[in-house]
Amino acid sequence: MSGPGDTDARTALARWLRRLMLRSELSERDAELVLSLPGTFRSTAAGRDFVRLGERVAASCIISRGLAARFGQNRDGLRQLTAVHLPGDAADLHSAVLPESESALTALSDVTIYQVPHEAVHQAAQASPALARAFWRDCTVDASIAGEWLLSLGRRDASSRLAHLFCEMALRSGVAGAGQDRFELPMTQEQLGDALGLTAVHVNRMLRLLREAGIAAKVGTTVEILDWARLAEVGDFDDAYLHLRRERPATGGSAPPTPGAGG
Amino acid sequence: MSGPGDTDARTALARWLRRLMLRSELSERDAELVLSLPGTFRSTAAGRDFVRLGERVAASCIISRGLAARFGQNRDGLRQLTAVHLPGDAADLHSAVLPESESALTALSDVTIYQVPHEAVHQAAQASPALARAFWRDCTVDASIAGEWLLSLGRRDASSRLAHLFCEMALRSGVAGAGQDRFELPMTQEQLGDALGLTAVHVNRMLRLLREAGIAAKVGTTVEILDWARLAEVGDFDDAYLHLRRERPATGGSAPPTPGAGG
DNA sequence: CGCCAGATTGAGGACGCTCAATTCTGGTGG
DNA sequence: CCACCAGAATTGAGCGTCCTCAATCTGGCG
Repeated sequence: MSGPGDTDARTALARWLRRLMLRSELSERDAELVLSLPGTFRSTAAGRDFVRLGERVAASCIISRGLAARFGQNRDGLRQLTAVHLPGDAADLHSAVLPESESALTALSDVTIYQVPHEAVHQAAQASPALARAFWRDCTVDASIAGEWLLSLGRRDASSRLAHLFCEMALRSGVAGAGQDRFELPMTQEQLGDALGLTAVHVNRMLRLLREAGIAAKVGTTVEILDWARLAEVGDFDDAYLHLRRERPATGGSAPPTPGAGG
Repeated sequence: MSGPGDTDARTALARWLRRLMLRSELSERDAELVLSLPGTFRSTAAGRDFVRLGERVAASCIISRGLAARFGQNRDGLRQLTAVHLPGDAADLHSAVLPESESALTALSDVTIYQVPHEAVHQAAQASPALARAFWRDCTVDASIAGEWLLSLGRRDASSRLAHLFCEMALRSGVAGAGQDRFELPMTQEQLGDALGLTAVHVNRMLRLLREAGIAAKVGTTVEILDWARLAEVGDFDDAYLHLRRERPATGGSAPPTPGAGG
């Protein structure tokens, strides 16, 4: 269990804190409460599930390195990802208030997580109402993303779903602000299919479609965005649901997100 | 704005409180904080949207009467419901921490809601950490339901989705505990399609399928469940995600939910 | 009685799945 | 340096679920 002085822990927590502060007003004292959250590091190999179905968990996971995902399974064992989490995300902060998880967590790539005991989360929340609200808000943003995924699965076709996911992961990776046109997405086509409600075979075809249209290409674990505007167009993408900006313009338009330098 | 003495308001809030207490430990004082939440009643006709897309809301809605739903729309205006709310549900409690709603609320049937100003929600949460946690937890249960819907949309076929929705709405309506075999579901086939990611035409065919198989029938606004076991079987249903019981058995089985008296 | 929203049914077509074969890639050991 | 291997990616052919378009039917209501 890491103490307040642990540098690695503070580094991992700092990334999460930055995300929290993007969306909530937090005092210096609140920040210190977050940065000094106790916990333990744990690594998991790609493809391994680290929270099993129906398990009762006693700690929340902050992703420190790699890509993790929440998923459910149907009768036939087919998986459906319900959330993907990047470094700096709290993958299951909500388990602090609902420890009986009815979904599981899996490592999409090799992953390192920082596990904070629920007790510590509650103590921090109790010590600061503003922090309690920030935790709640963080979970709410995840719910907002889930809502957008529902829209994708229910009302968008395969190519649109894939393009939409690329847009989302690009923005969440923080590339758009930096004007970049590529980001890491260490997911196999099988895993992409599980995220999009498609088969790996069809994901492959849709990747080819985007590549041959000069819109985006996935090479190895990196996605290269060749045409931001058309990617957002195909993906029917509006970044409002990600709540990445503290204040967003009143216009409800579906403008492409801060396009990077095109070609 | 209703005051603490308003009987109708207390009645509406009491139903929500019962739901909160199902999942959290709340003191007498916490209960009174909830029951005395100020607000105003408002009615909306079936088919009308009462929170529009991108609108910034200043109050949370407790459903008092009727059926309401959250939804998103794709580029073509096709709707996808992301949540359905019954009387006693807080339809957008989360808006208290994330007022910029990127989804909208619509009245599936004639609806009466009790609108509680966000300010009041925050005051109550600030006055009682246990209550703050209960609010957070309530939102988390909604997120859990959204996760299960993702699984349905991504990995279940049309008949399974419909059967699953029937199971969920039956349990949430509180019929299973009462051993009943019918419940009100005032949704058109169009609306069911929007919930399930299907067209109204195909919903119609799936309804016929369930009816002709002697599993369930929708007559007007009521659903009659003819065979609980087979409905849960077809719907691939496990009620854990609803978190309706305070403690649930450690077995992760997919047992049908307290079947009503058959035939 | 006319009107309208919702429900019902049919026929044809498209999107995504299944099954299967093959190629590519990175890692391991001889 | 190369053979070997497993996992992943790629491609083809055929098929099934669900969609589209369209017509008809039903019940409530003015």
